[in-house]
Amino acid sequence: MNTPSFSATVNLLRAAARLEERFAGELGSVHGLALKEVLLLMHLDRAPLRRLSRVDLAKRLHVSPSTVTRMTNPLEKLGCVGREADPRDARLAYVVLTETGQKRVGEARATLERLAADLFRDRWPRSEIATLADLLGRLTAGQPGDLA
Amino acid sequence: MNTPSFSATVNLLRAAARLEERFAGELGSVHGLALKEVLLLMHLDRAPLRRLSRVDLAKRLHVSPSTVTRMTNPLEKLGCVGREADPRDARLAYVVLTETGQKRVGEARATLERLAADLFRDRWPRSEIATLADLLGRLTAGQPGDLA
DNA sequence: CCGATATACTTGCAATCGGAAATACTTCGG
DNA sequence: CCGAAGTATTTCCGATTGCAAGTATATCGG
Repeated sequence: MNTPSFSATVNLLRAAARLEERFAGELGSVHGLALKEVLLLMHLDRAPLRRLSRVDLAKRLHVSPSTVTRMTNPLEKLGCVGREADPRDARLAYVVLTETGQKRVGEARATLERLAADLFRDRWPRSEIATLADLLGRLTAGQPGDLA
Repeated sequence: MNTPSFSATVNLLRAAARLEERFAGELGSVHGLALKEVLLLMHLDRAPLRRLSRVDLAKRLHVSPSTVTRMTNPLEKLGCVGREADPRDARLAYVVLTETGQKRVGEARATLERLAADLFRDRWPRSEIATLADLLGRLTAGQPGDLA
């Protein structure tokens, strides 16, 4: 028999893989944005001044800083994000959410909410969904950048 | 305020990203296997006759069939898996877990269990871990290839 | 039996990612 | 003020992945 910890982690990885597979298609075709791009924009939307440095974004997205650099280039060309310097520290190059970006992330978020609701439709009482959200939230508690 | 479904899915993606990041290092340095390779071997270990076709593996791992082809090549050179033909259907090329593979996956699984236990150490009562495992399992219920 | 369709696997190609190295800037200790 | 160490960002390179195409085999309808 498996330990509960082992079952939980394996099921978690499985569920996440399925989710990404399922969300990528719809999100890309409807909004032209990848799931990871939407998550990036959502982090910006939650940040003070709607901006974050690239290393902060990297930590929140669990990707390398170089990936953030490459991800923000197309988003900048789309007008979703801008670049802003810090007057105190010239090394920093903030990624700022533009008004266009706010609009796009709002739309994509609505789609995400619908897809998320579909996942639990039928068979799931509201209380259990809340319990799941709470337990998963506790798994990443203490890290900066909670989106939930 | 976010809907519970939305919070659950976003937290799920976040937690999974963190898990993969955390497990990859230890698993790779100790056993020389990537997390995805260990999952592949675990699926084989659970299958009848310890073997699966490449498309079945692809569905269970949520990757493309070509990825399975490329993943099994190094594992075959390591002696962890073998190749077996089906006498009824010459298209099939089963991936079979060898005895070496059984040994390796057993060791890697032990490491995985330890890492999983570390994740929940302290702050988590046993009952909540079991609840989390159950809820996550329900998210992928109905699909073939449950590892938990 | 035979052609049409479907399935399993492999390979070529383009896109993506992480780590190392390079650059620029800041901070700290004298 | 000056050099050493640390941090932020970008670019280069190797590795990995999915998709489309190609090959081989199976199945189904006539």
